Amino acid sequence: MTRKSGVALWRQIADQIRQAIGAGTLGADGRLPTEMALSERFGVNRHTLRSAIAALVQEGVLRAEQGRGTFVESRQKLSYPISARTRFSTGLREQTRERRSILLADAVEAAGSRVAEALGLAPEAPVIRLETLSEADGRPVSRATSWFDAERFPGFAQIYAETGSITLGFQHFGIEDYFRKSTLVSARHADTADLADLRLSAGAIVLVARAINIDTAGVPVQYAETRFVADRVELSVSTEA
Amino acid sequence: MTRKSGVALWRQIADQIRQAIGAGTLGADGRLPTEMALSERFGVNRHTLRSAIAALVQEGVLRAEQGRGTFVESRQKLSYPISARTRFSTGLREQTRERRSILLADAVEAAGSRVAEALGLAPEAPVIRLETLSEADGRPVSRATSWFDAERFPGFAQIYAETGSITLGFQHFGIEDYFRKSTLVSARHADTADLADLRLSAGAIVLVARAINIDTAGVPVQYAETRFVADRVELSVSTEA
DNA sequence: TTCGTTTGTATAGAACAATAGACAAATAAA
DNA sequence: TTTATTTGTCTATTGTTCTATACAAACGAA
Repeated sequence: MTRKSGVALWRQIADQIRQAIGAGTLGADGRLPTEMALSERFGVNRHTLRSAIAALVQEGVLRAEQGRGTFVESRQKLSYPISARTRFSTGLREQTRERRSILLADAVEAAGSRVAEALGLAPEAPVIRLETLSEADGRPVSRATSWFDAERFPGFAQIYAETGSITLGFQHFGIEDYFRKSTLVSARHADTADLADLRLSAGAIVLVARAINIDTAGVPVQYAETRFVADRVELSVSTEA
Repeated sequence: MTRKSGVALWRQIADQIRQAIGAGTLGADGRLPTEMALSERFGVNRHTLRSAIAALVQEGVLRAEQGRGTFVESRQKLSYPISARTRFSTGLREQTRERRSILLADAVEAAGSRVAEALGLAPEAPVIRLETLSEADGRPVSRATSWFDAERFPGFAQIYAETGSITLGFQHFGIEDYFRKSTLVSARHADTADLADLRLSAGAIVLVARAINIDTAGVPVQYAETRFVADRVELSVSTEA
């Protein structure tokens, strides 16, 4: 616990508890130690610890019952596979009951330098941008921004809005299969807009995956920047020959 | 900017500036806007903004000169490749002038459940644990904890301490080549010990890679949990067929 | 019921964060 | 040299966070 670091003690403790629950080192039996025990373990006042618990209750990680104790509401981390055939829906099929993706917004715009380079287009070429939110079992998992060549895929947004599936969108344009070429993974604090969409509290961490998908001919068809909730998802990379 | 969120405004601003510098959207010319301009942009008092800058100066990201302005000290993010042949030294060779790894501590202990499973050993089997720190161009890049089968690799720590290389350590035991089997990537706030080793300030984010390396016969030889400084490194995953 | 345990609420003081205004010190340009 | 610009220091005030103590309310077991 670091004091006067710009991060309140209660928030540092909330982060540690959330992480320990994910790692299974705390509340593995579904029940948290008492407030007294935890406040002693962290070396803080009971009220400070209560602030941490309150934040986690707000997030839906814990549930507190007067007179009984504090309980773990959701534990398991999802493992999102990254491979040549990465798909949102199939990747989480066995770990979740229900998955869905929602189109938040779409636009046609001129490609920025990063997007143009990733898609192999001329700078300022027209591209379709999709803002999407993916949920699993009713809880937000990731928030993505995707770009597509507007000349090759006119009306992609419309089709995606109806089907909720990138794969089906591509099929409409005669692309039966596509592959993940490369993925850059970084991490940062969620920005204000993502905090709201992903229903997180300030200071939450997102894993950022910047990915390029290609068709069977090796031509880039999609560039996407996906922000995963770091507390709910880990990325699984398989590099076996 | 979120107030009373448990994260001080100056720290939120420091995080944003650090990130904007990494993305090239701020200080691309090596020079930061004035304190007045920045405090207006973020909608805070100049003193609050100064706290953010002071933190970044402390981290070595910025350099402030009285009467002249504030300047960017280090910008470029390192791109750490994750593939079947992941090696620390070779992976960063073209992006850095100088790289080194330091052995901080080592021990022989009984394998925990996660380690035993990863290495394919019996629970409580004896394993060697290495605590290492990797630097590039004099700045800490990652902090790793590695485990090896103590029966197969007796004295591995000693050899690593002398050579600073995992690859050379394996060669000593007749392993000419080894491969990355799988990598699990997650992100979290750095814990207190890592903050000190990696010379970070509180609230810093680390990318956590949990990796299994195998020999040419497919037998696991190393399990490692590496914490990368998220502001200085991104992971590059290539999944092309 | 009675008792011990546990979470919930209230109040007050000390430490830290954020705002405000004023001025000093260094730099660069007129 | 003079002036404008920019970072550095100081003091004061207000709001948030943390600590300390006390007691209420709900639960479960004796």
